[in-house]
Amino acid sequence: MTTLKEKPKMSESMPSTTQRILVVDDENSISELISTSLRFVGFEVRTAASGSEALRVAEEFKPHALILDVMLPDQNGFEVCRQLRQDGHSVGVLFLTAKDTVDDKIAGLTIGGDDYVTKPFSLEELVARLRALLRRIGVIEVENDDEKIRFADLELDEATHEVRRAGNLIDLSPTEFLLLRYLMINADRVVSKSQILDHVWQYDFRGDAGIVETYISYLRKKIDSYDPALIYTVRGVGYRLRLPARK
Amino acid sequence: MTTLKEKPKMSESMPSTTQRILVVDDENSISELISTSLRFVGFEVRTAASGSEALRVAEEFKPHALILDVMLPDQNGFEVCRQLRQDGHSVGVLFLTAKDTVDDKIAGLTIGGDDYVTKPFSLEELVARLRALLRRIGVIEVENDDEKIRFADLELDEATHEVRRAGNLIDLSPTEFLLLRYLMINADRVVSKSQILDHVWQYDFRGDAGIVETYISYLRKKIDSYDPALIYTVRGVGYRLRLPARK
DNA sequence: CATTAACCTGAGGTTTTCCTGAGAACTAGC
DNA sequence: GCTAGTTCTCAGGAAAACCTCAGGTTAATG
Repeated sequence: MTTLKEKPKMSESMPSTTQRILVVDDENSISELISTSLRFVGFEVRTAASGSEALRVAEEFKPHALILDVMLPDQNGFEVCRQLRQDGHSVGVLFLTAKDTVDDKIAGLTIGGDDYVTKPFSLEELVARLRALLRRIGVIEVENDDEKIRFADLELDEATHEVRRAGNLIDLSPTEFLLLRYLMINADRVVSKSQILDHVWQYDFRGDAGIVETYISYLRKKIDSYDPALIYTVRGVGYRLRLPARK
Repeated sequence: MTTLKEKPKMSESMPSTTQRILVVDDENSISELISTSLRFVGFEVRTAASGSEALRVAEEFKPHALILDVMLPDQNGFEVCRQLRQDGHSVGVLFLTAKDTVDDKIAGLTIGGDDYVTKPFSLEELVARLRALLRRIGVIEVENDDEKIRFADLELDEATHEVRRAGNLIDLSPTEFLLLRYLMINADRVVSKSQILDHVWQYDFRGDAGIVETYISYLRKKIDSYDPALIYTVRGVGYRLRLPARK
């Protein structure tokens, strides 16, 4: 996969050299899901299905970061991480963990710039976390180092999770935040409800697209109580974040 | 379905090298319908009737994109897609799914550059979606990356679904949008009502061609309220989008 | 110029899509 | 384990879109 077309707005986050990400998970469907997504947003991706394979691939691929399941067939993710670092690789790690894994165990192990995401995750969140991680460990060099997305008088800060409209702080729930983020990244383009569902909701969500309508409704109440409204419905197609039509 | 009689005169969207599309569907009528249409608009097409055949053909055909039914005799479309990608093919996939499959099976279909279209579809929509997909995954490299079709002072934007006449925003329903799009693609050429029916309406539409008249009427009210009128009736033949005859 | 076929368009009924409020189920933090 | 916030389902209502039909208009034809 070559160029990315989805995010022309995020010029600053496009690095000069493509970042290499190694995805390690024994569930094939998961590593496919992740790698497809990452490739699409412009990363170079390799996958591995076990700890030993991961170490082998890392040797020659020299990834900037790993997305690493903690539960692997041969050894656990932390062990893989330890060995990698021992071999002198300075690499960021985004751990994948099951929801019910004991948190304190993880917390202790995600030292340095590392982070973790619980399964099932949403793609939006995974990518956002990965970007944040790369930024922290200095792989992405940003000239203006504020991690903000802007559209019109909307401002969304990835680092602080703050959202402002015309300067006013707006309190959003996690899902609302992700949804708005997705709309802002795709500002001015129509995104369908299924696209939204696939990117914003957890990958195992089995409900129907009606929930998107509900959350759009929530968002409108919070961010479109200001003038002008920014969230438009394109009937039969999806939603679109845009400035009022120039008539 | 009547025969296609037009010439591919789609100047800008004709790439230097022809794009290869693999159509995978076990219903012969469907894959015939699609492949005929795609060939006609300038793609190179192969077909396969099963997942295993698809993988075999893909191996040597190396398609830029797949049109892939999710319901296949041997294995489902996701599996085919997964295997293809695992083998390192970077290929876009446009899934075909039954309308009522929408609920739980659809999940994950729009990740990466992928997309899906529900059966029964309209050919116009299918081709438009396919083009959008190829653009997203970077197969079609466009110099000016706005996805717009123009004719005279008419402008139709695929990404935002906006239509303007002389700069004025015009609100169209989905069907009106597809119809106008079809007329614009075939600008200056007469298209018959049955051609329109075959391309714009879903392939299982069983009504008569009278509905085309109705929708032409709707369109005229919206876009030909401006001067000059652009939609001409060619009595006994069809309709034609054109500039006024210079006398 | 009368006749006829083709076309236009308004009216109205049906279906689909969307919005939103209410409330149940779940979760996190205290 | 209680409370508040969050997530999700559901269903009623409203609006938009879709389609049929029929009467009026226009153009071709003899």
